[in-house]
Amino acid sequence: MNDVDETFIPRKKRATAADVAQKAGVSRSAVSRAFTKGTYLDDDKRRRILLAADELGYRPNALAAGLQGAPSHLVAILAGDMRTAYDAEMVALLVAKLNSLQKWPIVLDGGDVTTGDAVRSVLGFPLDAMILRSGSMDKSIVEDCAKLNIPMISSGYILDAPGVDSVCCRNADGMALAVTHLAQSGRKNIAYLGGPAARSSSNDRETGFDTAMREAGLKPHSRTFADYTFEGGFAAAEALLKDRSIDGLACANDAMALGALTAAKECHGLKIPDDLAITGFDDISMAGWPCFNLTTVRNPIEACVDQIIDLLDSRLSTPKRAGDVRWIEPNLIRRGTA
Amino acid sequence: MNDVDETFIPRKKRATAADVAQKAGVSRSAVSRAFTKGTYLDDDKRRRILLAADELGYRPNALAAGLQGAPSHLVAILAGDMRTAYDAEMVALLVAKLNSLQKWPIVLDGGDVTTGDAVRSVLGFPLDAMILRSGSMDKSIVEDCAKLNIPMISSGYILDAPGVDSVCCRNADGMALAVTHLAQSGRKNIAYLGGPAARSSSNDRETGFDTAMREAGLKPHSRTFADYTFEGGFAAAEALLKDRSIDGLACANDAMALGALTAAKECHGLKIPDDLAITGFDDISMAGWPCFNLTTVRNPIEACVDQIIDLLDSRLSTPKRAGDVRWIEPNLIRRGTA
DNA sequence: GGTAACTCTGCACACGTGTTCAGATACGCG
DNA sequence: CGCGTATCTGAACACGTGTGCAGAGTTACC
Repeated sequence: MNDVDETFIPRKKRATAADVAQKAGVSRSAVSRAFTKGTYLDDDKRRRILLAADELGYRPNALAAGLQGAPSHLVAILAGDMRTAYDAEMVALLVAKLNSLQKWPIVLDGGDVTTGDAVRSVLGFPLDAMILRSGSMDKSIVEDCAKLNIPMISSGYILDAPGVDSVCCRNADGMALAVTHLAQSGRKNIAYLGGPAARSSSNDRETGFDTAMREAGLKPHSRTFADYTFEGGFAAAEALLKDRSIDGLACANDAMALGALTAAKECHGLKIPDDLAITGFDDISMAGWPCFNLTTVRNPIEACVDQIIDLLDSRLSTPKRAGDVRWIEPNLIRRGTA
Repeated sequence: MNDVDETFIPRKKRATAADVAQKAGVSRSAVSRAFTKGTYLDDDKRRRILLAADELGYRPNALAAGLQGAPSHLVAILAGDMRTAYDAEMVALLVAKLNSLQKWPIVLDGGDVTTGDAVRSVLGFPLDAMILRSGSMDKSIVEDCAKLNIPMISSGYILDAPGVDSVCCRNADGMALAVTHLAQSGRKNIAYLGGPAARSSSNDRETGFDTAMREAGLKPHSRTFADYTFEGGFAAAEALLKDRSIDGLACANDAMALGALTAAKECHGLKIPDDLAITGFDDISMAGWPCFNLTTVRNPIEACVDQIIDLLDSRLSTPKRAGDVRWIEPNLIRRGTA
């Protein structure tokens, strides 16, 4: 007699269709049919089955159902760095929209070093799709997904591989908007604060900076690079602004712009935008807060997520089509800092 | 002849153990053994199998493997409102830690109305556990999980049900720390800015406010309630501060405190903390930014997540133990606003 | 009454895997 | 050679579900 484990919680196994069938006095097939519409089944019997199922807390095991070849409804999201505001907002919206479409996102943190292994493990599940939001990633993952016949959707940069869809903001055009605005408001000594070289968005935005400066007939004051965080922007600006000749600062994202803005005001006592004009990129929700009121380039998250969802839909209904690229148009949001 | 779908992408089915077996010239059992250690298998043969598997991009189907009764490694997270900073930071950290433990979190957005249905759908998967981070939720979900034998861990409030674990900050004590600090610095007219009544954290913090005020021999100036967001705090403070007699404001979370702080400075031109002292609750990362420098009560996310992980581990190794409660100790972070 | 159409039901299979079981082969030792 | 043991192997089963198929029962219509 084993009486050690006889605590007050029964902890029986999960109820199966067979259990429900026995309780309702029908065949197991009938139970299965009761949960699929468009099947012949006596109304009385169906009611009896659903009642029994409810009492037992039965619900069809999605794993077993998935073996039949039906879509698993599982979608992996390889998130960027969820500690940053833009990625966090993006993931939040993506999760919400996927949920409303009855897709269940498995979220992987992109900041961690072990991401490669994590992705490989998760590929053990027959995913409906894999959504990427990570500037730098292991190329082998693309091959793995292709072999496993798992559609990939890349967001934030163009992933050039057969059958892979991409959603990307016109980063160069966006940064050009900001720089042109700075130039037109009379700024002459414009510095650039860029992001990590590994992120393609950072490089594209720098290209836009160059183009717009050339067209405005200006020479860049300087280039500095940080890590896309508030703290990074703060530290970079603190050093950079010792040179008081700078009158414009174009930042590669909002987080750094907010850091730079804070450093300019708090540490250097500068009047914004009179002494220094600052622009960001992304238009995270904080940028609009009255205490910041940041002039920035809007990289519309909602549009981006909508495109991802649309590509996902389209890919699931037409698995064999070639890879598609959807461009997102940025636009300048003029607020108080430039 | 169907030549319509003959595009350049093959899109074959996912490779199975049988495919690998055929390619390597062995039995299917051998393939399975090659991926499980501690089994007898000729070294040469194992190498041949792994090679063939690699070429085919084979990896064991986690769904099929899960049918054997092995844990699925899937964990559902019913997130609160990921649009708010605290919940977003919490989910980010939780996801990262689960990943490093080889657990794969399915994230559900708690802000959506359809959450109940979403949870019910996800319960179709044989989850290892379900982690709650949602102030208000449908009681029936608890019963559903119990019937399905899925462990639940609630964070942020005590979920009183058999076998359910909880992690919770001592909210009343935390708020009392802030209020006592306000009183000791000589504030006499202290107002309270609370959160939504549906959130238990909001009620507990109000209790702490009452207790500390009584002990300090003060009468509350007023009570106002908003929705835990920056915008809500901003609007509430804008109205509230028309009464210039207020010299202290205790806010039920940081987001509202930052909104109130901004309104006080920008709209009312108040000197902080001279004219008005403001305290928050949570210590989200923004609170420490130099532009805010908010005095607040630290509700340590890392400690909370660590406890969740620990409870999860413990529950998986001892499924039948009774529900446990872990209290998190808050502490006052003195910065520039009080 | 005969036949066709429609409605309902249960058996049996397939999905892809891990594991048990019995049989096969090799090896060591008396 | 005989025997026990350690190592290897494939057939067969179980997991829980959806569904094709064939048969049974009912209704409808000529």
